[in-house]
Amino acid sequence: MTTPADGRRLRGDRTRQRAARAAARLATVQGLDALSVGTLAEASGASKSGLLTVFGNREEILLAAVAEARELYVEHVIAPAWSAAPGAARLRALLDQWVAYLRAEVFPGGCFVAATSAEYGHRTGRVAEAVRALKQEWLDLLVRELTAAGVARPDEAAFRVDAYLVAANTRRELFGDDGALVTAHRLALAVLDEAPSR
Amino acid sequence: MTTPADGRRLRGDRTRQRAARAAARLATVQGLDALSVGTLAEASGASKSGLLTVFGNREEILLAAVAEARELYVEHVIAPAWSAAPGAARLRALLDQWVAYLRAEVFPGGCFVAATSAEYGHRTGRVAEAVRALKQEWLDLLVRELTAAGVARPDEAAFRVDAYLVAANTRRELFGDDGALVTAHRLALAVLDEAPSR
DNA sequence: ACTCTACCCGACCGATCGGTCGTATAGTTC
DNA sequence: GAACTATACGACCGATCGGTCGGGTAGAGT
Repeated sequence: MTTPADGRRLRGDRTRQRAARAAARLATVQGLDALSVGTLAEASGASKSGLLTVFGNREEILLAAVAEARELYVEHVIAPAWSAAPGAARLRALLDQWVAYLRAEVFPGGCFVAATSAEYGHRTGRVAEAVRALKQEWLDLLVRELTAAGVARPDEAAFRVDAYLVAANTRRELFGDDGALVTAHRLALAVLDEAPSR
Repeated sequence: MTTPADGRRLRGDRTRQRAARAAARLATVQGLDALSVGTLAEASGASKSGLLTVFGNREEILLAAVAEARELYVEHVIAPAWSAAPGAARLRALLDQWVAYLRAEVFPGGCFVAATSAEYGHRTGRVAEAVRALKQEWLDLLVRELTAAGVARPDEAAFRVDAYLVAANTRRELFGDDGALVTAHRLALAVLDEAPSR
């Protein structure tokens, strides 16, 4: 066993996280599967073989990128909204944070979940499963909060909210149309107000 | 000049189309940019160097794939709906055809436009421009028909309809959820009926 | 001190990448 | 039939791919 503060592991963890973050960011620009170990080595300042020794193989790097993206998503979207009361208030905070998260360019290529969900749509394997789980987690969260908000047919409402957000992300990336974010935000709020609980 | 029916060109055109179709189909499965000349050679029955002589370079292959995908989209979605009167009737036909087009697995990895729009979101270059133009063409068509149908705020309505369809495609690919198609179809029809002209 | 472990790198491996070149062939033009 | 053109292929090019290997270093355990 190693001590809770093992200097070697700390060093490795720092390298792993730097690389995972660079990988997650690059993934939104060029595609997660298009990420090569060499490219990531250059982007993260490490060497190719160095990355492979701390991660094992390329698949582990991609998995780490998904995990790191999830961390960033929680940090920038979920956590800031979590202080609000479950239901409508929290949903409004989530929507605000989501728009801010895109504008802040947390990922240079837009929403990580949207990008990878489209890329790994039909695929199999551990990375695809991780992407699937991440998307499912987000959808479940939407359904849960919409239920708490007393919205009718929460599954359908979640489908609509998610659809607006993803479409806005695509339009913004494809056409540089920042207004799509505003539209999606308004449309999502409208879904929320269709059948309020109070 | 060559005669209108040049046997050599006909042969080349046949090869080009077979390759372009295989490329468009493969693109929805593994990503358009992930398509290698060698893979396409194997999939289309031609040789690597053969493909490069008729297309020139890889970029031209990708452009041909986008053009071919557009042809398939017109053939399976647009054309069958075009006999309906502009406006609500044509939109209903388009929605029916779009669902059928996905179910028919015209592309093994779902909607070509949805897949490539997400992949080429922020990129530059001729292929990215072609993808952008294809998406814009579809959005313009939606706006035009929604305007003809007398729907209020046609831009916003088009945004919503497109969002539902893309989200349904993603869910179907990611989770095998065919029901998402039904939901999206119903939601899109609801957009259409919110402010009918007649 | 000695051993062990985790990290990290440069050198190198076979495979594949996009692309070029020379050659062959079928079809067109004259 | 001679000249030319578009298609098509195999052989080959340098570059990059994911991954291995040997060696070196820093920190932990004894």
